[in-house]
Amino acid sequence: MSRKPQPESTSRRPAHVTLAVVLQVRDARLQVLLWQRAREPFLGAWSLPGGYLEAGETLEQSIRRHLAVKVDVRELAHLEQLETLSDPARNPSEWELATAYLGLVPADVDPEVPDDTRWNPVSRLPELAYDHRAIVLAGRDRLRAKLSYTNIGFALAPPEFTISELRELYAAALGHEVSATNLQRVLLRRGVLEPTGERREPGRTGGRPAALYRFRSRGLEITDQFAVLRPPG
Amino acid sequence: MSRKPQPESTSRRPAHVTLAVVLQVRDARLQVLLWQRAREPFLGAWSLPGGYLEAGETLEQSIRRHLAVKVDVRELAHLEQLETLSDPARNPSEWELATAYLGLVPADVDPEVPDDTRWNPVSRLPELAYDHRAIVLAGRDRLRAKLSYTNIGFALAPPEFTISELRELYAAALGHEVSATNLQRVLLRRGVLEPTGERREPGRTGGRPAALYRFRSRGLEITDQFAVLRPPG
DNA sequence: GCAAAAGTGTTGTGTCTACACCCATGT
DNA sequence: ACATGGGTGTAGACACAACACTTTTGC
Repeated sequence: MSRKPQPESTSRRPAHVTLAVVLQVRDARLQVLLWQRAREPFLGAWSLPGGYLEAGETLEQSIRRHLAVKVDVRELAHLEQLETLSDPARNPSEWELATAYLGLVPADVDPEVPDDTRWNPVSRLPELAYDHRAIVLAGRDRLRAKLSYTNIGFALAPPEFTISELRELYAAALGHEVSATNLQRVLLRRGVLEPTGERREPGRTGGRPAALYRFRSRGLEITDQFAVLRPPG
Repeated sequence: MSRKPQPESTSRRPAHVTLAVVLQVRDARLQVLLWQRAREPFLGAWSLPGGYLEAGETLEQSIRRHLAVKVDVRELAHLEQLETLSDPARNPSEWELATAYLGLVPADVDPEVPDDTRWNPVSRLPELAYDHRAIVLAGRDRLRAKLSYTNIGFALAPPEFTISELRELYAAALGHEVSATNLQRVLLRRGVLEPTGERREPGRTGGRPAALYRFRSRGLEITDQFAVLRPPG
């Protein structure tokens, strides 16, 4: 397990790791799964979970394998590639490329995470190892953009939910207030949501019972074709 | 130069190459720069230009270096990373990852390309080596999407142009007709274009002289913030 | 004058935000 | 009855497509 990093840095081929920005809305805040490094470089620093690519696997298989240790893979509702980082100086001890992924966990599951792992609000990141801070922000921005023009909310939401609950998830992920009224209309108009027919009983404080909805599809779909320069007709 | 590929395929580290989908509008069609392979595998087949990543360089530096042989780097108005391919079987002879880039060449330059290289319409691709066909289509789709919500047209257009000329570039890249009237209004409303104050003399056949425009910025900017779920206020 | 090409005016449509108002429940 | 939270109605702003019309040139 322990080998000298120096010899590798002069290898003709770079090491290749996969990393994941795993996001979940927890306590009404967008949080990211961080992992405390157990070895040099950056021993003790917080970083993104991941690890070496192995022969015979794809990058996606690799990151799923590494994440399985941290969070049950079945709980990842969405996984997509972000970018590949390649600055030769990004890792001080060896030549290493890193391919970053964005993973999303629905709000209704609370995966057991190991002791060296914790959820941390994206808005208050600690110092992160390597270039991981920029990667987290890139993942957050990708999520925010896709919330606007795809159905990617399915990966943040439980199977069934009220519009109020969904509103809270969107507000946490987007970082600004979202109106339940308009959110409902936009997502219904686009056919992203459908009512289940069920209702949720109001709390002790009363109020009209809320209708339950679900995402019509649980695979990524583009729901707002870019507005301008569409084909004529 | 010639070494046996087999020993590498069992290496603990994958080879890593960079590839580029270099696009230009030529003869009113979107075309891609293809390169005829001079060695196995896929000897003689058409493929995307690129080559091995070397120690000490970033992926972007690598693809710029490889492209410099095919097309003058100064003529690349835009370059962005597309994705990293990692199927272990994508290259039959060795374990090889490939990071694909999208490069754009303005319509007013006609780079000298070597004999083993040619421009080919994206709509009529020959059989391509590896997974390169899918990469070309991914690059085309990325360009099409960004034409709608960014100023990326600057990378297809010459420094100054008439609306008609720009219309032709957009139509070729998008693959459908574009109205000069509406294109002008959209890009002016967004502040993407500005008039130079100059006019172009009409041809022998007459017609009103066309005003010349330029892109206000020659760096990538998002000009149509995603329409929905904006912050309140 | 006439054809050709460029550019503007105008109208209609669809999407979005904002806000007022109505509905269904618990106490 | 009234407070609480959910949901609908409606009006205004804006961006866009379509198309008619005007402008400026060559012949």
